[in-house]
Formats: sequence, structure tokens, C-alpha cells
Amino acid sequence: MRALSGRVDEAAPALLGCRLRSDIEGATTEIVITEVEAYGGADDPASHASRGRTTRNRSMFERAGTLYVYRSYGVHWCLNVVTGPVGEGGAILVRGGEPTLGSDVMAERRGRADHLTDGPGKICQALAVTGEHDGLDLLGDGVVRLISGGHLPFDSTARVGISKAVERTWRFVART
DNA sequence: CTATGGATTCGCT
DNA sequence: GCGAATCCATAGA
Repeated sequence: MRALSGRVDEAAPALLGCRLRSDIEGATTEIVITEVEAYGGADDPASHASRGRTTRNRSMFERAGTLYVYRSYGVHWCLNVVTGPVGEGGAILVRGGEPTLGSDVMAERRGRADHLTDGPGKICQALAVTGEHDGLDLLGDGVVRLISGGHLPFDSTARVGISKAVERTWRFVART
């Protein structure tokens, strides 16, 4: 996996077109990443890493290629790819994608046939990724892996669902 | 120790 | 379109 280091806002669009695969519960599911958001370190007020290393975000400070999963609103899991140098904190939230493998399994896990992976919480549910996978190495041969792909043309917009540093256009959407 | 507020989703109006 | 659901780390006393 190349280009997983350096500035998060530069590494983020490189993830578009990459695939995210999980081999969990005996099933293989995979998506192509089409939407991401970059979250920085101490310099990004909207990032979980902005207040330093804590219990919840410790994975964000690991090396690039580490999986960072956190619980959102007490209900959903959100999946991130760590990109920052060790100790700095910085990750890319995978917000959207399209199923490429095991969409039938995803539909079963999601309890519906549509809107399988068009939101951060939905992706985790579709791929069966939870907090127990937090800290996993996505570049190794674990149950969740990141597979490099071609780069796609993209548009950048403001991030969604945050209340700080709203002006940064660190959301990257693959152009269709 | 207690209170608070989310990098969201879904269902009902 | 709007609000509830629901967990737990963080922040404040």
C-alpha cells in the first residue's frame, strides 16, 4: 500500500479506488472505497487526535496502515485508516463505498438489500467490523485488509457531521 | 464520581 | 424533515 503516509489530506484521496476486505464469520466481503474524510492530529480540532493520545483514540497514533475503529453515538462503529507518523495521530474515515464481494452477506448483516455501504456506520456493519478489530494492521494478513487500487478523479468538499474546523475541505468523493 | 455529547442511522410524521 | 436510540470516554466537580 503506497501513499499511506504524509499529510492526511493528501493521503486521503489516494484511498479512493482502494478496496477494503474483511474475512469475518466465515464470509468474505469487500468494497471499493469511494468516499473518505481526512482527520489530522493536534492541528485539527475536529479530529479525535486533537486532544492527544487517549484510551479511545490510541490506535490513531500507531503507524500508517493501522485500523482505527470507534463507537459513534453509542450505536454505530466507524472505520478509519491511520496514515499519520507514529505518535502524531491522523486517520482517514471511510465514509462510503460500493460492494464488490459478498454483497449477499452484507445484505444479510444489514437486514436490507440497498444502502449497504453508503455511510460509515453501514460499512462497519456490512463488513462486520467492530471495536474488537481496532488496532489491526490493515497491511498484514489479518481479517481486515486494505488492498491498493487505482487512483480515481475526485471532488473535495467540507466534512460532514462535525462542529469544528468545518471550513476544511477534507472530504473526498470519487467522481462518478 | 457524575454529567455530557458525539466523525450516525433509521423510522415515523 | 425531525428526533430517538444507546454506549462510554472525556471533562468537570
